[in-house]
Amino acid sequence: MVSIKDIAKSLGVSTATVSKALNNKIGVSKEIRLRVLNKAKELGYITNNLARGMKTSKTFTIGVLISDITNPFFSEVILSMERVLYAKKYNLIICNVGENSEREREYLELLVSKKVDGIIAAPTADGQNMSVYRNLIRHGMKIVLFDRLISKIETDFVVIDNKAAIYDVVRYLAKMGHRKIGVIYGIESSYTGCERLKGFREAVKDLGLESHEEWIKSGYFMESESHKCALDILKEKERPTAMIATNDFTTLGIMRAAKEIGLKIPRDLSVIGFDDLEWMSIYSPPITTISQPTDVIGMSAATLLLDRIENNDTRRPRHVILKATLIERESVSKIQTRNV
Amino acid sequence: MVSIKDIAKSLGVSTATVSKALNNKIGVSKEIRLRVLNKAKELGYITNNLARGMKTSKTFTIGVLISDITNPFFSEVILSMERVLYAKKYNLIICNVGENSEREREYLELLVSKKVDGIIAAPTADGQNMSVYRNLIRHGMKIVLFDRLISKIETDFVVIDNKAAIYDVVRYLAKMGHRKIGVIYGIESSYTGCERLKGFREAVKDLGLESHEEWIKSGYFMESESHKCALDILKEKERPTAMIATNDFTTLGIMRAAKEIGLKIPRDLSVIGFDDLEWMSIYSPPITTISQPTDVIGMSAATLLLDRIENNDTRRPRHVILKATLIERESVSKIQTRNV
DNA sequence: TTGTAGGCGTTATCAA
DNA sequence: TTGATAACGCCTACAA
Repeated sequence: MVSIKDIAKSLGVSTATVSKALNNKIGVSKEIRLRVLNKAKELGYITNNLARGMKTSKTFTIGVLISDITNPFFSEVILSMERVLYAKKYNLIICNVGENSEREREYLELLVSKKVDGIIAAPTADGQNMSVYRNLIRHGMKIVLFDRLISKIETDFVVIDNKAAIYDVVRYLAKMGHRKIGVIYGIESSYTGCERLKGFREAVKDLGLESHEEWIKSGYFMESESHKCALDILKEKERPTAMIATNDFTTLGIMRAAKEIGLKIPRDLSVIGFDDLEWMSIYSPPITTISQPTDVIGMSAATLLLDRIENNDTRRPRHVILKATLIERESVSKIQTRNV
Repeated sequence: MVSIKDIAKSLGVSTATVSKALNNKIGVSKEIRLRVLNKAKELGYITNNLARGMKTSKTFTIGVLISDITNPFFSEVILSMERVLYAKKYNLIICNVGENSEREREYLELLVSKKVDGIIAAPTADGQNMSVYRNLIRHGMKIVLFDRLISKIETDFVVIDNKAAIYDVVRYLAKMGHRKIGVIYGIESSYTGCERLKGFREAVKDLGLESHEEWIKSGYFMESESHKCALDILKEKERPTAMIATNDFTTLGIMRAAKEIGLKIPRDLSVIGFDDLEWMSIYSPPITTISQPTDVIGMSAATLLLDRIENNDTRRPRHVILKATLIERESVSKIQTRNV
């Protein structure tokens, strides 16, 4: 590999000069700068970012910690982050940790050892590594949390108003005449799981809908588990007229269960999905769903982090709270309310 | 940040000793090793991988270059790669380059400057950076290609037999009585696009099926474009009885077009999708589709690369060619053949 | 077994 | 404007 030393030698100048020329710093004559630049190209010089990182303690690398890249929600968010970060020459190290907090801890340490300039993370559900995050922050690591939160951590984050999202959906269903509503929620210990469930319970209570604990089950944000739960709920004699999903895997699980039992949507069962995936709009019927603004989430998180890094912004934590929107399609039926 | 110097000082030993102790090298007494390890933990020491990388010229980082993480095919492959790489302590830098070869070049250079130990790439369709890849390889960079190929590059790769996959599908359709088959293919200049198209043409010819150039259109691997093409094809008075998709976006495009025109699947139109996404099995009707072994692809690519890196294996390039499988569901109808 | 010292490729400081 | 030199933190001969 060719280094600035090689350029310096072959030009008979010092490495200091070469460095200045290459980095567009002042203190080099136009002529020499040009000769350096040409020689660099000629020799095929490529900066060694390890060495540069050692001196400048800046690596232009951002760690991104998520549970699963295979989940379209995360992959869309990441694409959006990359768009803004790439424009500023930053790279992403992606860490899939599943729901494994041990792995989360390991990856976090790895990111530190690689001297990333910052971390964007959707922490694991159990919040096991709260102290790790806190420690990192105390040591000056810039961290932006998204999707999931760890309470009592003083740092920037961007989330959607999960409670309101589900609350609104229940209200929408009530407006459509539904009084028996079931939900497959996620991991109760997780921020999103908990908030979404809360929104459901509150709405059911506020709106005076029928309340059946057996219609509220945890699918652990997984398709298989959600499928099982949905089956349990829908096979009962007295079953809800509408089901709400709380992430894209639970949507799939509910749909599969309905199909297996032979429930026609929306005639026999209304369904509200979560996240707006492309297939939902071409499904028969097209699925009404809750849509998270993945692009805004990714952009916001990246922008917040960039701000901290580049402007060494050290003001108090900023919180971005986004709204999810209901995309009305045709998987919800209108129910004639009999007189109450 | 605490360094081995700090540990050395606070223990009254040399940095060399600390380094040896930390890295489980011989030449340190049990007692000192223990004290070093304890002190390291106490001080919260974390290796600086930049510094280590400079010395050892090994970063335990792998660059992964793909067109779009949002495409489930890629995200699944990446998850699979990560599984094997993480076990060996390697990290992934993910680079989304779209179909932008300029960006591909920039990212490639960035990866070099970050001193990655190797690169796994699905090159852009136009093959514009052939010489860049070749140069990299010549300079000793370990590269494994997947999904797409650049011909005449001497390096490891893993692909599926694209031609055979589509050929088999056409044969399957013919067996089901179809003689009028259309296809939305991808980017003609890309390896996958070209091979899949070839497979189609050959099969149509070999099997003596009806050949209509207007039923063969490029959707550029995009939903919107595929949708438009499908619309064009299906709106004609004389339209095919079956359509074949050549990636997951084209599947979506065909489905949307069929839905808009009011073609019932499989009664009015048979459809064969590409890639086996979860929604396909719960669709009505469940979609018959060509499934790529994403996990094997990812695993193979990662393993090939690891082999080159860790064993400094320098034998001739190895090629892994996998088979795609047809998953038969219910989106293809049987057509009564009138006597020929 | 332990320690000294040099160097990986940069950048930054300061003197010429 | 230019260059010599000292770091950055680690590893590794080699010497003690």
